[in-house]
Amino acid sequence: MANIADVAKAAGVSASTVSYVLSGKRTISKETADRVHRAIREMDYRPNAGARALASARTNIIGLVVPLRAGQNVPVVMEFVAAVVTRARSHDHDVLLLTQDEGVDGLRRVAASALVDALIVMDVQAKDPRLTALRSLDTPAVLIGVPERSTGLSAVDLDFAAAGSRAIEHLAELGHRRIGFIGQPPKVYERGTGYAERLLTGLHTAAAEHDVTLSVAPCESSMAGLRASVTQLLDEQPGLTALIVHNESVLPALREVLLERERRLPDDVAVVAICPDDMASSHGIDYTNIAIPADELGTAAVDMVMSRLPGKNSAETRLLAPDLTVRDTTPDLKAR
Amino acid sequence: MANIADVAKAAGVSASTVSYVLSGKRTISKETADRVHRAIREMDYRPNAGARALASARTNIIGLVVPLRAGQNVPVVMEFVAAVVTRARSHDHDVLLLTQDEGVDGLRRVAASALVDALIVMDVQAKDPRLTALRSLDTPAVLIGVPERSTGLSAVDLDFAAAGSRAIEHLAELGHRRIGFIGQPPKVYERGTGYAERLLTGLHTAAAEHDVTLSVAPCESSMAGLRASVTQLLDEQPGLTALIVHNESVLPALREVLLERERRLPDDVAVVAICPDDMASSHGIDYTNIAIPADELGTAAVDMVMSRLPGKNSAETRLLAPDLTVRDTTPDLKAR
DNA sequence: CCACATCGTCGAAGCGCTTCGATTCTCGGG
DNA sequence: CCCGAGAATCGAAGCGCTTCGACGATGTGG
Repeated sequence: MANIADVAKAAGVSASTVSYVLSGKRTISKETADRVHRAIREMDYRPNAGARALASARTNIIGLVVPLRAGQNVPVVMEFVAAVVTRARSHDHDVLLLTQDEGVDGLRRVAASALVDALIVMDVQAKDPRLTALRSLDTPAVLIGVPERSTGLSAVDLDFAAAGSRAIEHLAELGHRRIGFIGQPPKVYERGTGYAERLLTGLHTAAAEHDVTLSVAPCESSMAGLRASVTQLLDEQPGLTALIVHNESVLPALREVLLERERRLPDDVAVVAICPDDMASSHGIDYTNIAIPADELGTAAVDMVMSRLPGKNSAETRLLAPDLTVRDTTPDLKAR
Repeated sequence: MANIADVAKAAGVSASTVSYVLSGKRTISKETADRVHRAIREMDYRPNAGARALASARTNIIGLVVPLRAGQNVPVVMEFVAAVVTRARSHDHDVLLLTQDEGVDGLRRVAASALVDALIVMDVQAKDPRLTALRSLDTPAVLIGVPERSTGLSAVDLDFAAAGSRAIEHLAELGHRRIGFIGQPPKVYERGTGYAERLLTGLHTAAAEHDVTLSVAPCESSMAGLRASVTQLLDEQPGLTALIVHNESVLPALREVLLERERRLPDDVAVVAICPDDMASSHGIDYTNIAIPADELGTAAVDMVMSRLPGKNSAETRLLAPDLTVRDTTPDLKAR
């Protein structure tokens, strides 16, 4: 395996010149650069990553902490991971995968051993024990999901409050005044998951503004759970005409469960789903939805973390505006 | 940040002694080792990964190539990834994520720059262009999925031929003699995907042995696709009494589509699914299934690749025996 | 009681790269 | 015509670790 000295010899220059050709950190004449590039190509030279890391104190690796426990939102996680890897590569970085289970120790380990230049942490809870650890590290980090206190840390997320408002607003415009909300499983709320709560805030705010009566029901991710939630909502508001669903795993069964209660979708009950786009249109009926833009989030996270690499660029919180796509589950009532 | 020299000084020994305490490659007296460990703890010392890699020519990182394009089998991929990461950690290794898109170049890049010690490549096709590249590298590799020619490379997969036989056998034992097979989308077969073909081989072999008439239909992953396949199978064998389904994404709709053709599941048509366990029992009815053991595959892949790390241990192909779990979709006909 | 392993430890030589002066040469302005 | 600035390149000093050979001390068998 060729090393930088071999290349230098072949090109008739010193090793440092080869290094500068590669990094562009000093000016090198065109002719020299060409000779070096030719030598590199001929010898199929690739700088040794370890040596590079040692000498430059940069590994060009981003650590990505992923919730790998099996759950409903696996496809979203995957899409997100894909976006991060792709974007990282376009910044000439690789991605090291860490699991949630490694917890605080895992973060410390990879940061302290200088294995990674930066960290992206998914699925951040409102009060996340990892936050203090991250603050004490001098490895830049970006959180996916906004915690209660994000001081000193960068974070990016969908603007769930705006998403909640947008959903209500859309339904209100169509004339709906009695709306039910089917949420995440109860334990998500108990855990204090920021996004779930922010969504609720947005819903309530907009409901008040638009003179909408809103009933809320958390929902287990099962047929039985869905039945229970629907029952609860219909008990509270027998006349409800629309649902907002923030639980992608109940979408497949929703139509059937509504039929059991003699409500047809979308004629008797309109639905706005908050879910990734590809989940919106793969259940026989195409749901009007507000997208969870995993792709954009991943891309944004990488960009943010990269911008903080050199100096201590200041932390920022970025909320992506919600995007509502009208499909078949929210027909225009007035058009009849 | 403390380095090995600081630790050595604090413990009153030389740097090499600290190194040997950490690696255990030479005998160190208990007292000295204790002093060193104490110093390490007190200073919260972590060896620098880059320096280690440079000096030892080992990064303790495994490269994992994952098909990140959105597809039906995302949950399986994820489970697999989780298993790999977990197992790698228990061997004191981390996992670097690479996408399929990086292709041959990606493999060359990480191997030649000595970023990874070993490679695990998922979703290997029968004739995979990456195979030659992998052979030419001197980075050990393990393939998930057995290609046509696996000379010189290690591979691990479910024994799909045995799985096919097992499914037929189970149904035959229950008295079924007319069986239909619902497969993957046509393009999977066109692509020459080894496992899909091996499954077919197993099915046909066992069908011949057990005097079973078998009809085969590839199946697009959609409601429409499923209807088409079911229609095809019923045209070929109006009297079929059982289905083998190797397409997890049609499981949710299967019962409904069969009802459209006036067949009740499982009374009129028994079903064996070939799918991960958790997909078998999350569709209202619990499918009898042969598991796709993503977890075991991932674990095995890591173990295999680790065993090849030191010298050039010889390559091996490992086929995991299929495991059929009887649930509600293959009732015992005789028991009536 | 000596030759000789064995144990426990140390010092030094790298591993392959980046980066910081230093050096040489060229050129334009005063 | 001289000086200073900039361009282009080199040499050498690390970066923090592993590992090899060496060495004193201790134990062991003849």
